[in-house]
Amino acid sequence: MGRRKIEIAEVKDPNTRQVTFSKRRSGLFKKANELSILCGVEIAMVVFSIGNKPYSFGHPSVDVVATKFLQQATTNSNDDAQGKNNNNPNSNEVVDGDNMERLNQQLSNLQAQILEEEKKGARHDERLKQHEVTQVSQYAELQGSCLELQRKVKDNVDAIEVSECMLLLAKEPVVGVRKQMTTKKRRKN
Amino acid sequence: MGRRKIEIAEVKDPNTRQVTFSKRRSGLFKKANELSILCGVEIAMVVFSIGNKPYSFGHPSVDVVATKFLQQATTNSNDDAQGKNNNNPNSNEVVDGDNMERLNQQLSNLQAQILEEEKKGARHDERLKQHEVTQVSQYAELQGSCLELQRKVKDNVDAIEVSECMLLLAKEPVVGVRKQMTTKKRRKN
DNA sequence: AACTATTTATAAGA
DNA sequence: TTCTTATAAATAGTT
Repeated sequence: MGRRKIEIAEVKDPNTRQVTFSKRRSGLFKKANELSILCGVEIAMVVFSIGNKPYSFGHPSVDVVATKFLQQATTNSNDDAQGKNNNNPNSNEVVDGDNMERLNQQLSNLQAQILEEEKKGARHDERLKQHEVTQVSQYAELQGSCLELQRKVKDNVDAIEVSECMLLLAKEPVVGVRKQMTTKKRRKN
Repeated sequence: MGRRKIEIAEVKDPNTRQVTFSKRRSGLFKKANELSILCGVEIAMVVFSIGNKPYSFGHPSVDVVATKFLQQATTNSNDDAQGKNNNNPNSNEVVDGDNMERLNQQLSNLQAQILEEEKKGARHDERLKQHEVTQVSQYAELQGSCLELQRKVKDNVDAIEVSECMLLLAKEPVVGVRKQMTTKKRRKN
């Protein structure tokens, strides 16, 4: 939303980054406030600046909302496999969960991004139908990127497999076991 | 930012309010994410819906940021509503940071993946505009493969939802169990 | 869930 | 830093 479109990646220039931070932080807080008023909901937001300076907004207050949230997190147990959609407020969850809700939220965001990618892909298809394809080199490149993506996907297959297994095991609530978990493997990218 | 300008006051109609909540919450989280990336800063945001369902976003995690903030708050006697504190140089890790760290790592990786794909898609767009493309069938087919891979990535995202439970339970190695897991759902394109 | 007409946020520039 | 302004992005009302 400016003179030019910018990539969502860390702003290199410290000066520009500072300016961007100020502007966007301001806008973010404004919108948080609007949302709390428009919909009458509780919101807490905390941002630590580059200099580690805290900026916050809360309705009715950060403490109230944050505490409520953190308590729920430790009190609640959580979720099963298809809980991807954040639709059931009172779902009884199976495993610890602790933060599943929050993770689901972030995951939803990621899914949204993926959907957008799919749309782009569809648009590509459209264009391709209109303008004929000619350059083989492009084909090769696309193929390359597909292979790369495929590699990335494979890198995560392990996680999926184990996760699925866990679904089987996650019958009874498990609490307080989490402490020493550390061996989940990943393959290098 | 819509067909009409609206007053920043509670939306009366429950239906409209729900829609507004969804749209704006989504936008708010998106911007929070952008800010954390653009400026490399820590952010935590929690929103309780009208139905008291928690939605949150955190980088690196809500716990880390919220705890850091709350600790400061108790250390100092300062507070929210855009309050600006300025102490607490380093934050000590939170209790369950172990799992969260791991999960956030995965989420970051996925986000990076998606971003890369976006860039590639954009580049391809460019090329397509310049050089006309002719070999439709091949390209389209490859395109299909890419979409399929995207679907896999999505599934991977789903899997992460249960990865925490895995972390909790993964005490002993689990092998060969995945066969009967079949309830993981996929979304159509 | 999509789709625009508009409003709003904001990237550059002064 | 603050203001200005051209442009990108969010979204209110609509279908």
